[in-house]
Amino acid sequence: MIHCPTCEQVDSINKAGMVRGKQRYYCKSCQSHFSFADTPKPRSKHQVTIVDIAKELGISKSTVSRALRNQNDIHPGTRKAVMELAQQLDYQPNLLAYGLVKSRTNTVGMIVPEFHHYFFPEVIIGAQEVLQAAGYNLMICQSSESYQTEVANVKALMASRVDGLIVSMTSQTHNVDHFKALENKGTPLIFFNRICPELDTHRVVVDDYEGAFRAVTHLLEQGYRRIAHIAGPASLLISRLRQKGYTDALMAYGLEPAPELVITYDLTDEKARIYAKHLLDLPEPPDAIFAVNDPTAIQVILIAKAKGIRIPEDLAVVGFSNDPISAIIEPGLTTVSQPVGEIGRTAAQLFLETVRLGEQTIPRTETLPTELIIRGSSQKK
Amino acid sequence: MIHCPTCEQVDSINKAGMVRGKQRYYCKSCQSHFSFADTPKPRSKHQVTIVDIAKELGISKSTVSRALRNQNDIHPGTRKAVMELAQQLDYQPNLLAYGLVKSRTNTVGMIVPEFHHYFFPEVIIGAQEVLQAAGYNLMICQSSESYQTEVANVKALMASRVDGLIVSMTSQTHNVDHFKALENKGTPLIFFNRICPELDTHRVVVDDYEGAFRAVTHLLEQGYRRIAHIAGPASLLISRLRQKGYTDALMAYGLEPAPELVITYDLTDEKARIYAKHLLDLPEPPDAIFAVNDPTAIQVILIAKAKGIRIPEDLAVVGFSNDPISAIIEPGLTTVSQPVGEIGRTAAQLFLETVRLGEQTIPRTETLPTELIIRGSSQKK
DNA sequence: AAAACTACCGGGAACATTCCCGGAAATGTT
DNA sequence: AACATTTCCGGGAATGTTCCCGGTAGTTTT
Repeated sequence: MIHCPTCEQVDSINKAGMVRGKQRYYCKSCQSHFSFADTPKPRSKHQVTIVDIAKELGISKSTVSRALRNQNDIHPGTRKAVMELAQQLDYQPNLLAYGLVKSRTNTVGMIVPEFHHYFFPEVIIGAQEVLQAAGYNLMICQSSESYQTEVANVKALMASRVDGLIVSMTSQTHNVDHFKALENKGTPLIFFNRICPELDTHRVVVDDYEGAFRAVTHLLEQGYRRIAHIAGPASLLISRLRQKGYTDALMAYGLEPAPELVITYDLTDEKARIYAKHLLDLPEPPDAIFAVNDPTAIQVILIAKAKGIRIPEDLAVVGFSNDPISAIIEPGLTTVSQPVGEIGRTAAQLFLETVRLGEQTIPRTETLPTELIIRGSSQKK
Repeated sequence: MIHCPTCEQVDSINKAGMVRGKQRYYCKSCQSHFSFADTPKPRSKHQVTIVDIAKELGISKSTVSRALRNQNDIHPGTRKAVMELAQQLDYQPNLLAYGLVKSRTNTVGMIVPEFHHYFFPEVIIGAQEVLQAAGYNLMICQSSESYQTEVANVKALMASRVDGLIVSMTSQTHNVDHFKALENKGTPLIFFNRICPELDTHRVVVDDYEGAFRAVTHLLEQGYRRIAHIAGPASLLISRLRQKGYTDALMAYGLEPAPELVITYDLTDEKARIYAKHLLDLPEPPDAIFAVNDPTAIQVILIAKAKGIRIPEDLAVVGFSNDPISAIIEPGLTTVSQPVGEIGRTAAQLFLETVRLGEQTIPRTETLPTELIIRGSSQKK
């Protein structure tokens, strides 16, 4: 009943176990195992490939490949025919196959901690602008301020074999092994905003210290003396730099920063409100607050207004970044503006440069200027 | 002087032209061409692969592949050894190769018209949330309201062989051939917000008509009668629906909408300001403006305030979307809130459903509810 | 007319995986 | 002891490209 597929024997066939849900047989005369093939799976719709075109035209896939891309070694007529058929069949090159052979995907990965506020989306826009012009795609991940997610993002991006990474770190990131690993692989890595001091990579930052210094100096010039600072987490260099700018500006004015007026927090809106309340409820409340960024400053203004505190008469507020809301809120928020789109563009350019120069690239730090934008929230007139 | 590499002949060797910058030779005795190979390119650092692990362990790549992924047909000891070595060598699977053989990349593409305002980033966050949980990556493109870019985005995403597309169309998109082409390829396609009525796909929308109707009815109830509408471009269904809600609300109140009070525009901030000014400078200016979205409404408020027009006494303003700025601006902006994150999550779920059901999916439209948030900008008290 | 050159084209390896299927050995069953 | 089953492993095709290199035919030069 059971035929051996090779020797056509019917006797001397033994069962040889169930394997992966199928019966296997053993033919003693052939001394070999066999089983019966599954029905060949239906092979669903498949994207048109280079060989489809080649077959249709009766030429080789090499020729089609050349026609589609190259200008050498191809007869104009052949190219025309290929191009037309490709158009007609709506051929889309398979970037997976391409990337596999070229070890290059023409996409760069970007990891940002959050997406809710103005800053990061705008940086992305800037980066995409120059990357797209250079023929690169962008793959964006959101780490949500979670170290775990950041590590997973890096893994996922590397699995997709992106050509480079543009990153602004999580405030939770203390271990940077996942970034260090990239060096060995030769993957370009650019940090911006929240850079990694331990790693010798390209960086794009603004003069956080300067900006903070000028902002606080401005408050002092306006006559404010009891100036508080709501700082970001100490894990972030930008927090530390802005805080140092704050401290030094006070000292330059001969003032000693009061420890109870400096609060570091995790940049969530919720905590911002809590600490703003705390500061304003102090027995001896501050007459000005310099916030690490605009979202924080905005929360301060809202809390103060809810409490009936007059801005800027009783309290001045200064932020950092020039979020569009700062111009809309009343009073307008004095803030240190940073060239957000330019940060993204610069990061992208550094990436392109690294690709161009390869091994010879020397990591450098691009520092972009800030500008103090003075609005109502700090101007006693 | 020149040896034939096969017959070792020295005579009877002719030159045979320069080809691709290299001298070619012809050996008469072998009757064959030959040239001398380039120095094998240096083969730069390469990511560790499955075969590296296999060689190191003296087993086959099949076994390593099984160990890394599968639980069947693998000896626990072998798996352990493979896992450990993979860890040690920092092996990252190559998603390109994986995708190539599996015809699946576990990434979905997302195309949004812009990134500047609150709406789209927040939708992306929602989508990413559920997609990530399901093991998918997200590739985000920004069409910048340009039809050309949108087409290019679709091409790029398809070239990367994304498993599906979640898109909100450009206001410039009239020809939808680039989306139609996806049907044949069996790529799941989900529209949200700015959907494509001509295409029979999954869709996620909110009850734009209802929302607009309620908003305008609210204005009427507050006693406003000369209500203008700054609408979005007629190419977008949401514009048309919101405008219809506006019109019908007026009619339901027995009012005839005045043509000079309805303006459609391209959703740029600049134009918003121009048209806001225009409306307010009318000989018989409106006493209320219903704007197609919050960014537009915000511009109206800013212009009105600059002109010294009192809100809501002289002018009421209502927006759409409940952008965070609406709660911050003064007076607070009355607006139709939509569940932004939920839109993204729903779109992602529809995608997952399509993947699960395959051919059997029946396209459907998920309509999410809106809610009228009444703030100071429309409340004569 | 032989030699050299040019213009095109095709074969096939390589890229890093997965997956099918058969082989071999160990264990279990009549 | 013969048969049956289970467990684990390896070979090799397939995926869709690019790229190297040699082949052929026709043209130009000597």
